[in-house]
Amino acid sequence: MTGTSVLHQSLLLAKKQDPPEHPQVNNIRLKEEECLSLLKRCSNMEEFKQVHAQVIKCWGLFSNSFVASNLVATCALSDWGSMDYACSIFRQIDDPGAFEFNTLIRGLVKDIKFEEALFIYQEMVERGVEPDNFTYPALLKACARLRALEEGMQIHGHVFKLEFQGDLFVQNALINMYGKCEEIEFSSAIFNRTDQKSVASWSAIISAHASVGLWYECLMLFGEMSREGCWRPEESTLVSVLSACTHLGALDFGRCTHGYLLRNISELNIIVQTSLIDMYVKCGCLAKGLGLFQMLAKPNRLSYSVIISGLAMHGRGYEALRVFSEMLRQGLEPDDVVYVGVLSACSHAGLVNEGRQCFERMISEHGIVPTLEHYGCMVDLMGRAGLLGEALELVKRMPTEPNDVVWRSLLSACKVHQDLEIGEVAAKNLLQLSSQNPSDYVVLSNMYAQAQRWDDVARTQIEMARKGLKQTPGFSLVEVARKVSKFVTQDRSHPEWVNIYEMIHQMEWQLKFEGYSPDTSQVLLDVNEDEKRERLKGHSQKLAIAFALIHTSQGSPIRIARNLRMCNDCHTYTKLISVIYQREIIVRDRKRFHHFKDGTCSCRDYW
DNA sequence: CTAGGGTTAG
Repeated sequence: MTGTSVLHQSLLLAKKQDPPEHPQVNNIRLKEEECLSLLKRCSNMEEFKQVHAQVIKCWGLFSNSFVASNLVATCALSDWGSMDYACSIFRQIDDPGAFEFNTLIRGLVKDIKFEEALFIYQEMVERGVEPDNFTYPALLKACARLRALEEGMQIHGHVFKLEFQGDLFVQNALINMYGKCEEIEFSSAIFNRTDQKSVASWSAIISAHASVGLWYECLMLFGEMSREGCWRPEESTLVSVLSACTHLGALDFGRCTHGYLLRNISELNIIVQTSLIDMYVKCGCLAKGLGLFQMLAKPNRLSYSVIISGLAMHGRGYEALRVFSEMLRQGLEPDDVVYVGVLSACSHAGLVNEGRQCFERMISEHGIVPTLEHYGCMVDLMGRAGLLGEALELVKRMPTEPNDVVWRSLLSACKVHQDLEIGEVAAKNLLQLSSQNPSDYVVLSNMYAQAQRWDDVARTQIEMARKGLKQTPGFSLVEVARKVSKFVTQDRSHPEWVNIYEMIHQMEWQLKFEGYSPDTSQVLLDVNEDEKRERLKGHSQKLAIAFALIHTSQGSPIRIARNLRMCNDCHTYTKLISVIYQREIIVRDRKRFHHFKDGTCSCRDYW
């Protein structure tokens, strides 16, 4: 049925049925139904409006008849984006009932007009009309998206008063609403009370935990869900699970999830694919992530975002910039998060000029107001490159008050470049922000140690102790045979420590042939050279490598995650080990990855 | 007298 013919018919109808001389109820009824059937056959908004206009012209609006109700319903449920029109018809109904309210609210929610939906709901409450069990989930969805906890709780109150207290769909929507509003206890309480849980209930509770960053609990819940058996997780659940893997660096769990997806779902959607890419990249498998990215049919802004920040983490600055310009060529508009990726790519690869240009371009071309995070990247960029004065200037010029992250990155840059003067400025500001972060004191104290200012070292450490802060010990995690082992410096608590130290001894022999000599300059203890060398040997990363070399097969990569930056000596040492033992060694520190292969590191000694 | 519900990434 084409547009003209529906319109044509409505004109014919109008001609054929002039207002009757003696209108009868049945006659009107008939006309109503005829109008309705015409209106229902319309296939787009234009057509609908024209026919509607004809109907009004001939017979006036049947304002309180079921035609009007159906008009609202048709607009609300079609994909024509015609909610304004539906609202205007709705406003002409004198005494809207439950059906009109319900359809209008659901239409508004479907059209992402959440505020309006909640507004209509208030009107509904005032008139004493009850939403039905189909409308509560829509309202709760609106609250979830708007993070409108107060309204959400009001609706929950109404649901609570219902005799049946809402069905499973309403329960699931409540779990989700509280999750999105970061009220995880309420979410869990409702989840635990729900006896007939559906996949949606599990999805909702898992994503609730994901949205407050309880990643470990996410995986636990997922395990529980699988053990309960009857529910096969669906894509959306697994996206939350993958996100948890990403944040925990749980590569094995992530791989299993990928396998599960491949076995059970024929075509993965863009969200799952993007989550997979992010997981692989942030768990250290850049190549795998890049491979999946290249297979995307139509990458969107988020896909680009994850791959750009992934390349950044791996120190591949130029590639990140290339992908970024590819993204612009595709006509995708970058947002602030994409720019954080771009700027950190420049920072990790030491691309100072490129970074400056991007920062300018972000403001002038894309109209993005730089956030603290962007300034943080810029300070980092300048600082790493040794432009400490310029970095300090930038911090002073910032329109918003610099936070601890900004000062901290300036401080650590000062440590790398041994600039005690600016370092002290950064430290002073950092400590003024009443930092509870022990590592701030440690960095400062180490800087004093480097400058042989032992009095200041002592002073800083006393200050730290006075505040009851303890130095966070550095550790390295390594996964062997699906089990993660943790090593701290000089660790002798591992059941195999004797073997491990024997291995260290052998490694040192080989290293000496390659011309390795220990770099003790960063052992910041007031002890003699021999003692320093002894200390270096027992750094946690070396223990982890030794352990992995003993227990993994020739040629398989070694993955290590550590909580602190690695020292220069560990860096040189690991490069040599990678060539001597022909192993790829991937180390993740707090911020980025180092790929050691054939005697070089992906960071090109810039980190 | 009608229509029809939850969840997914950087």
